[in-house]
Amino acid sequence: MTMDFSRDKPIYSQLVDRICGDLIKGNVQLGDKLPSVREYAIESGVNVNTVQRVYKELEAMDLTETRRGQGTFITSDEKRIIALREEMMYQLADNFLTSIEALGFSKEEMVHVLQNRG
Amino acid sequence: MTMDFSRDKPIYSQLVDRICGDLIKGNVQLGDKLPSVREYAIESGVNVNTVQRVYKELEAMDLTETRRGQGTFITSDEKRIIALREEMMYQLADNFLTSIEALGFSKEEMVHVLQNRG
DNA sequence: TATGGTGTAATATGTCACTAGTACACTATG
DNA sequence: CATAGTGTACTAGTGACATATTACACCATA
Repeated sequence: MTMDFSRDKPIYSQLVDRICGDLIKGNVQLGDKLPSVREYAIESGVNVNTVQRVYKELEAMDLTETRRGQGTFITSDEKRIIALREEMMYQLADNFLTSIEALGFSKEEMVHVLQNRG
Repeated sequence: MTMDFSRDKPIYSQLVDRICGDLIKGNVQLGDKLPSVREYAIESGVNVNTVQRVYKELEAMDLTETRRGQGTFITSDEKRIIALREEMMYQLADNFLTSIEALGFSKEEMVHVLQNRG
């Protein structure tokens, strides 16, 4: 079940995004075990090291805890997930606003465009 | 006057973005001549080949016209600039909406965040 | 026509991010 | 202790990016 990845961004980064999305959306439960690196590697059609990097990033973000020989587990700290949600929301918003400014658009104008799209 | 570049994106790409921004904001006039590749290279502390690539991209976007032996000139077609403005606006909006969806945020929620920031 | 300014092309070099292959180290469990 | 499952470390290949250098082709102009 090889997943499809966009080519304009590293695979490991896309996987991190995907997992973060699942965490935020509640698609995975607190304390759940993630697939092993090999398992996930096969599932997504990537190399083990790529998955390892994903898990490393997640751990650096305090979203997971990895135990050698046992596996990688979602944090049990719900506050962390809630915080993540806010962080990502703000970061998304700020990046957007930065781009808007760089191109000389007005916030109101863009909000209007947003509402007439999707 | 070497410019500062972010490390998470190719230099040539950042230069293209910058020039596009200037075009949209009207910081440069229709038909204006851009600096020569060598000139611009020195100005921005970059190699000639990098600038060449920038000019090539701009021409591929029909934003400039390069005349061998004379230089590279901004298009005189105002419609092209106006179209560019729309293109970039829509692309920005769509990328934003895609991210929102991937993270399970609602459009209304994000608009609210936008208005309380910056 | 000579000169200097333009863009263009080709090649070599170095760096870095990404990914993969392989082997190693730890843990649980029979 | 043996085995199978886990994460981890090392090494190498690939490609994108940027640089440096050199040479070429075109144009304006003195």
